[in-house]
Amino acid sequence: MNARVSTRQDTKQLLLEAGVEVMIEKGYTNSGIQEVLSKVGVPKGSFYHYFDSKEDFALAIIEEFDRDFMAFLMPILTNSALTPKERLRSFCETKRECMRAASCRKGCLIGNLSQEMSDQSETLRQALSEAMERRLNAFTVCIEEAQKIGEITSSVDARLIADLFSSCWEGAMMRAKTAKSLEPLDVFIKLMFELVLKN
Amino acid sequence: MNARVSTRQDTKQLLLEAGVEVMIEKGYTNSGIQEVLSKVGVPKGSFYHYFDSKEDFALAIIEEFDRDFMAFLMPILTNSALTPKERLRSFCETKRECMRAASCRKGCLIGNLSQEMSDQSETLRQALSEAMERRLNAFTVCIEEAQKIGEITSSVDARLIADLFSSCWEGAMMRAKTAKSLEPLDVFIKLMFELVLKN
DNA sequence: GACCAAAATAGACGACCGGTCTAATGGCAG
DNA sequence: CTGCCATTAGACCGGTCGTCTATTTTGGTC
Repeated sequence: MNARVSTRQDTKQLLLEAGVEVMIEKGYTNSGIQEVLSKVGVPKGSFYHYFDSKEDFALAIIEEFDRDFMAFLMPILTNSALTPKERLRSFCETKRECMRAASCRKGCLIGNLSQEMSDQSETLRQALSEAMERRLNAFTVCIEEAQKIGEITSSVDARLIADLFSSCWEGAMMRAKTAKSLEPLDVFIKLMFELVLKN
Repeated sequence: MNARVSTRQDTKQLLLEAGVEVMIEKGYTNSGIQEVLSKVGVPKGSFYHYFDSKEDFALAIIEEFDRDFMAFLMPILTNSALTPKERLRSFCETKRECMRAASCRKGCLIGNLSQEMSDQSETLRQALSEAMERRLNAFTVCIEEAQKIGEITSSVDARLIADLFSSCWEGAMMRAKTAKSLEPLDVFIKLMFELVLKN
């Protein structure tokens, strides 16, 4: 029987999922292991059986979140029913809807932890940087395709446009969270497509 | 003699300045009152004479930082030796130089605390939101002037352009911090002026 | 100059919490 | 039954915030 084994993996997975929830709301420092453990009914002692430290836990959480995010992003950016530019818009509007549903709270785990932890933990900084890089690459490919069919100007390298797009996106999320308003996101979507993502 | 009075004000001011230093590096939760006190050699008992709580202290720190930032920003944005658009570029490049000098650490206190505290403290959230609003207004005025003389397109409302500019700026700062590279800032400056702030 | 109320300083203290670690438990295989 | 390992349990340490009382300094008044 491997019921035990599967239980163990479930426990670890449960901790990760609860960890994502807690950390996206409270950040790293303000999140307590205890709170995560209470959420899933696992005693404190068990935690360090699955993870070496809080930092190690956060690392796993970042990877978990990144995996989920890419699994959400890629189908949208490769949806052949839409043109490349429409895919980008689809991504923006889907995420905007998420933000609305969350009342402009939480935002993006990667962005949140970046601001808080980049100067505190080199390990986490690298993981966060890599996650951002992966997103940037995905956007770059999509923008390249858009350039090929003339949907977006080819006067600027696709990677640079993707870079600007990423910066703006993260910044707009942050401002939406702070202002508790969707306006920064809406302005971003409107102007980004009107002034930048055009031919 | 009012040496005492001036000493008192100095003490409070000293605490604020040290507080800005600590919080911009470590964020809110990870900053300790004790660390700030040690920095300026003030005993703990005094702290709670000047501030009601850590949150109250943070509020004063935000106001202090915002005051300093506006005092830095306004002369640049009203420098009549430059055209409005050149002023915006001057701001970007001055700040880019700050970031380089700081090895891409710290970033912007307002942005840092926004990500960390918007969902944790309504009081701080409002203060941060107001600080952002002040910046937005300053940029809006400058962009309006640029539109008047045809340096920037008038096809889009100045406030919206300022909004996008703010989002991008904050996002680029965040990404620079995470990537420990000036590239996001450089890309932002290049493309923002090439694709958005043009006539 | 002497005095006093108020302001400011000093730092010990309590209560609490997070992260770590060691010891005990329990289930399962051989 | 026995040994082993995953898991559980909670004690422990260090550090935090915020309070508290005692002491010193100040500014104004007589």
